[in-house]
Amino acid sequence: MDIKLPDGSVKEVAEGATVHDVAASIGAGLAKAALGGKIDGAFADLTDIVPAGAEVEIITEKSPDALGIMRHSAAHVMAEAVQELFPGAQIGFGPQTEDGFFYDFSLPRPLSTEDFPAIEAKMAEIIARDEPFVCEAVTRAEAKDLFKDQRLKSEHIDDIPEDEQLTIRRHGSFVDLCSGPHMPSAGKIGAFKLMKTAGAYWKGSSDNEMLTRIYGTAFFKKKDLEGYLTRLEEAEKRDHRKLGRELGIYMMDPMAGVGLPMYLPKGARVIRTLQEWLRRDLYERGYEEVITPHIYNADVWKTSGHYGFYKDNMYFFEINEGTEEDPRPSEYGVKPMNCPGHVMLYKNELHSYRDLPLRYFEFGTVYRHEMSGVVHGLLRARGFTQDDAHVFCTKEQVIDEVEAILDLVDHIMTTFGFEYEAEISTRPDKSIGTDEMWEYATDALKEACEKHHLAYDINEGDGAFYGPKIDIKVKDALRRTWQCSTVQVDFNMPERFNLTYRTEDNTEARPWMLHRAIFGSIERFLGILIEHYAGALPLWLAPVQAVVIPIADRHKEAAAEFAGELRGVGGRVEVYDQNEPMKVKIAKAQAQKIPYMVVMGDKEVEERSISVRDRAEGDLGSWERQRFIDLIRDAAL
RNA sequence: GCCAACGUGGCUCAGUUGGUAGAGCAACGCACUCGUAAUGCGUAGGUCAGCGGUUCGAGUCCGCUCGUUGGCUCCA
Repeated sequence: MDIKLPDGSVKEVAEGATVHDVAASIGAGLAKAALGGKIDGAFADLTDIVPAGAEVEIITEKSPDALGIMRHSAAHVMAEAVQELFPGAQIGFGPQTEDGFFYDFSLPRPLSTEDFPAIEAKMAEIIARDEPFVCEAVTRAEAKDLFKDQRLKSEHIDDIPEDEQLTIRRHGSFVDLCSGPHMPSAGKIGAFKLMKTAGAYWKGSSDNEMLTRIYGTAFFKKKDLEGYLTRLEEAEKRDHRKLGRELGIYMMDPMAGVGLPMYLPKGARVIRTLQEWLRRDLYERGYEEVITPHIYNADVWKTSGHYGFYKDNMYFFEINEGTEEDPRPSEYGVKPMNCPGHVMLYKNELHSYRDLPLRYFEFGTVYRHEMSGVVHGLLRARGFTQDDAHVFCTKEQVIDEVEAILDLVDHIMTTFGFEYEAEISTRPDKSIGTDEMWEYATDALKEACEKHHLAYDINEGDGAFYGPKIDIKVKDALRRTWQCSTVQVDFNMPERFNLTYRTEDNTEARPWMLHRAIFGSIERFLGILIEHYAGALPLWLAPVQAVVIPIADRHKEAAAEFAGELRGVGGRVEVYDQNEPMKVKIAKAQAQKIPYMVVMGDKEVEERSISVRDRAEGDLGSWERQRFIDLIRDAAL
């Protein structure tokens, strides 16, 4: 019979040939190196039989899929080890992940990292035995019987569509219901390490029991594993919570409440600089800045719908607006978003189609009572400031407006050296609005991306209940992705607040409304920037741009004078005039990641020069003072 | 909210099988007046997260609460 190879050529193989036979027929070396194959794009083990006419791609260690397959095989080996060490362990799912693999278990007792050495030792033992992974097709009855003591697997069998062929993988004493593929044998698993334990809900639903998840990772080469661990350490050093404390950016005080960061002077400077930088750009792009209250009467939230749907995540309080004798209790809510304010501003006057698009922006500080388990430094706080804007426009203007927002996103993200990707989320099951509206809005978002030459993925059914959205995910210096910018169409607010405008034919029409944020949360974006730059913020954004370091007491006056000159051109400058050796002052300035250190000693005072040190380059030697003043002036907004 | 681990001076961490807290950095004082990543000496600083229990005795053991961390779920 004939099969096809990925290069388009046709190969003849014997009837009933396996993936391994195909590999052997292409070349003996390849057969030995083969890990599995892809039959018509689907993963297959070496022992799988190839149907006539199928396209077969052989997977070797060099294939891009190989690492994932090896890691998934390692997950099987881990489950095997856990089952041997914890008799009665129930197994869940064990896929590969971006960084490694995990397996979920229901265990007879809690597990901690102290159990890892024993599990790892058992895994090493299993890998040394180098037994093959064996694939078998089974009937449902056989599967039910095989997994009769495995309640999670039994449950999963019932979830698999009736017409689907069930396959199992045997390895030593371990049997798993799994569609593969795996390595030919366990010996091909490279350097591995168990990383952490975690709780995870069965089948990802918080209504289900919580299982114990063990995360691990594996690489073909030990050197790659070590490199990965080094990268993790590097990421830890960049942790914005650690750097935020060391650099004096922000603090948290449990007395204040969970998830409420407090910004120290340096953090406040960076945030204000970011805001001012963005503000100037937004004015140029036709936005108008507004300011709205932090609290509103509950009636606003009832009108907006938040009172019904979002109450548990809001901070509500009651005050007496009457007297003690004649109480008039009144309920207020702290804003979790800025939309109602901007909508009310829109309603302040009648609008003509000539007014549109109308773009309101605000640095709006909002408070959301996030669940206790999710707060995480600046990246997920309960109080944060959105660089929020709402665009009110006609249906016809939507595409252009979205495209303008994408242009803004591009400008902001490339300034910081972030690459980014777009994701469009479409209509979820529970949603409002007509099919026509959803289709028009979703197409508009797609078209804007296309006009902007921005590739996008579709996130089916992941839109908000009130409209579709584009989410922008940025990639930082360590290639981690963060969700920042968002553009959302809102069918809800204009309806609920009965927004209108007068059309060209003097009829009344409902404006379209777009929500958008570029940073998302300014504080969160700052956290991402800290990790991206490892704390060394660019000159224009650094809270302290330069320190002037007098060598001895007699140079203090000259140092203070020069610092004053720098401040005069908008510089953010400190003088280190404490009685410490210059070396110590340099070390402290380096630790604070201050872009420039200006050394002032006898030579400089006499020559009216300065000695400049760059935080990255080191000593730059003697400079004319004006040259440095110009440098600082150019960095000012 | 759920699972697990952790919680010792401002920070980083020691503290043996339960016997009544220790270092470095930072702070403060004094000396040094210095040439590109950490000068010396001295002083002060802790109800060992909080509450309760076991014990003659608890930082060490147990329970609860709070907080932190890693995940899961969530982020309208």
